[in-house]
Amino acid sequence: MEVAVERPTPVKEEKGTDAKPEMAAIGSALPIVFESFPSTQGDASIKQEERRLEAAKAEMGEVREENERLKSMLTRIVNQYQLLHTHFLDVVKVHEQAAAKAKLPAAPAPAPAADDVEDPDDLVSLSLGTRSNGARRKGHERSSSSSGTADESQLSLGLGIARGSGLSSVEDDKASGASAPAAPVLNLSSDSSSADDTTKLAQDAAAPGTSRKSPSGGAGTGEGADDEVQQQAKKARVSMPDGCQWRKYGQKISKGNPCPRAYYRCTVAPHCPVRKQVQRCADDTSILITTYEGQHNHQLPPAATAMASTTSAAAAMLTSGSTTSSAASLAHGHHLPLAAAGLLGPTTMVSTAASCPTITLDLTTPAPPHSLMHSSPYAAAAAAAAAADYESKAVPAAWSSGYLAYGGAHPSYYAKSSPALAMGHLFGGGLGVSSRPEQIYGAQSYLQRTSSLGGGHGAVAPAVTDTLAKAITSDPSFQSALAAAITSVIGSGGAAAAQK
DNA sequence: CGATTTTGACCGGCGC
DNA sequence: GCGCCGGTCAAAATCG
Repeated sequence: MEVAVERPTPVKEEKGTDAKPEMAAIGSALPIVFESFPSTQGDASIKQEERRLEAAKAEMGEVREENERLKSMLTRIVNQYQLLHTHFLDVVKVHEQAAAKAKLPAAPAPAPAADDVEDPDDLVSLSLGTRSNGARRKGHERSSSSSGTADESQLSLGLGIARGSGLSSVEDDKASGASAPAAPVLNLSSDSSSADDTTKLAQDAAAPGTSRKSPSGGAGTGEGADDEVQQQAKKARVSMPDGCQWRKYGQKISKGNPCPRAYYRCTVAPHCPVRKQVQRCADDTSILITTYEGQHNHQLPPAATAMASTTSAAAAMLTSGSTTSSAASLAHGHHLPLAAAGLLGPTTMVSTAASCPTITLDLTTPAPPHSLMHSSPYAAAAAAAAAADYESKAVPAAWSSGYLAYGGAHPSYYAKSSPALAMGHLFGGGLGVSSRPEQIYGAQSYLQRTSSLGGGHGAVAPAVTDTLAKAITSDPSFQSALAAAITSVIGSGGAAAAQK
């Protein structure tokens, strides 16, 4: 969440504003107050000074409000962390007991480790991702996600201890540092990265003014109180939340959305064609929309892989209807990464990080190692294509993906539209709401098909997926509906998933 | 000094 | 053909 990031004041245009994150802004605000004390010299000047004083007071009031928000935010984060910690301990306990009973030789170590995790020591990581069948850890799944159908082959919602490698280690030296530490504390696994991404990108794209100087300053505000994290994040000039290195190559203010859209290019490999667009939702600036496009021509870093797993799992979860209410509620309540996929595409992930629920719509190609999900992006995309009468079109290797990063859990936002209504929209009942029915239609069809398609071998019309992604990113109504729908999924758990 | 971001300009697609 | 719009380029600025 970007509690701290979100400033009541509108975002300014970024140009030349090496704006600092809110925290910094707050800090700088105080001095202003003191500086503005009048230096009486004539009536005019006195009045002027009084005006300044008034302004300063007002500003101070704002700062106080913000401070309050930050405090409450911090409190919430702490609470969440404690809840999570408690839950984690429970999980560990259960797991140990189970292990002791079964005395499984190769049983997962003491801790319900995440797949890639070998050493359950340092970091606590929550992960939701696809797993190789062998790597699955039922006890773990059961406890954390409690998805009765956790068996659903590729899907697993994990609560584990990550160290060095694996989901949380994701980050390479650069930006990593930033999120790595974060993972253990509040941000969980890929989710944490999402959060970081969200915040950073938010600054870049939506809150240009806060773009550079403190990449994660905003993030820090949102994620909470981890100075080290923030500092390290500051060093990172490349956003690698999803495990890849991204270089910004452009920014545009698109029509219909005051928030600029940032364009990033994958720099992991020299000529990687993958692009990424990040834009805040015009309707609710706390919502960050990221759209991926292209296909990596290189091996994905662990982090990216983890991300892929996560989204894949998310897709599998919803499409398979394996999401149990307990899992959903648990994830939500405890801010564990939650994937509620299948709403819009192959992978629409809703993850609630410590403080930053994230919705991820991932239409990307499944990472080979993680392509366990039944509803591959291709399949889904193909479905969408079919729905849009694009079936006949040949499909280049290109693909597009996007994920909606819901960077803020605002009750008000949730309340905007009833979940049921939103679901209706998503699932075909809300055409009237969307200014672009065809988009809804595409998503709907896509959704319908997604759940039915087994393997993803269909051809994909890039145009279709692009359209889909754009539709989502450009239509506030749709975004709202999506968010609300996902919220409903989170809240009602399997019930919502079952609605499919 | 290299890597990255910023930002105005340019280009191509699309609708009128 | 023209203008709008989105996406990309590339020079300048900035940062570590």
